[in-house]
Amino acid sequence: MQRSTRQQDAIIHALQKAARPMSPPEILADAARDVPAINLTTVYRTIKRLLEAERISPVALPGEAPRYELQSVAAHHHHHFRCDRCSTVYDVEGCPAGIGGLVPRGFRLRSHDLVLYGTCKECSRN
Amino acid sequence: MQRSTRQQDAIIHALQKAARPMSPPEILADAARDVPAINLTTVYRTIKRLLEAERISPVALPGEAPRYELQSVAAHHHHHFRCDRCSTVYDVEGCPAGIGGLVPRGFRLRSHDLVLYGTCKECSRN
DNA sequence: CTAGTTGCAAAGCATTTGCCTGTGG
DNA sequence: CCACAGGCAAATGCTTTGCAACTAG
Repeated sequence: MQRSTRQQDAIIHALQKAARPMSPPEILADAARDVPAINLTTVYRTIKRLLEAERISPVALPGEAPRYELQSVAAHHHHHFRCDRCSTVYDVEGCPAGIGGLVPRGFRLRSHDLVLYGTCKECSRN
Repeated sequence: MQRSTRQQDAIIHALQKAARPMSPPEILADAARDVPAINLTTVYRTIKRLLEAERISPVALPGEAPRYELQSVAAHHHHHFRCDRCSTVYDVEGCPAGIGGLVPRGFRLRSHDLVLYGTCKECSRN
């Protein structure tokens, strides 16, 4: 991450606009509106560089390809909602209570991931 | 799932012995002790058939390849605790309260996945 | 200039499919 | 018997890598 290029800017911009975790193909589609010639390979390589520079974080959902979000978003503890219909992943604020109570005796809890599934606002309308 | 074959029996037996979610390569390694000639393709195809017959269930953890466990284990709603040190995945009973309260207005909740991370009893000792 | 970046094509990997042989019932 | 199951090789889909051309600083 040493130079600033149009492709990199377009990728970062896509993540800023979306404000939700995006997959490489999603990033490509959005960035292509700024830089039509951009390539999927470039998206993957740029993601890798941004991860090393800790400017983005991976968002892994069970059974799905990794998505990515800006470090500024990832820094705040939050969870995710995945729409069954459109597969879009939304950020969700807050935590349920009583997670500590689930931990078996003798185990030590460090962190947790919660993923909600259902239909999003858009898809619920149709 | 119409016939009983040595390969299928070996695969089911491997899952019974392990009593924890296994990946296809893990299943292959174990089943190969009963049926040395068994092939990875057969493992994948048998998994597919067992899934359709609802005799096993997929266990997907964020960022990890899918694993499978017997339906008898998967039947009741539970979550998972993954040890940071030994990577073992434990079943956890119960659910935290107030999950519904996290859902944004207009969204409809269908289900959820919770994964706890930390150190298990064994690893906490050392 | 010149080293970091990009684009294209090819390589890797895990998983799936095609096709033909083997076998359970 | 013969349709389902298995084995091998090839195909697939997503991600990474090799390499020559491009470009930011």
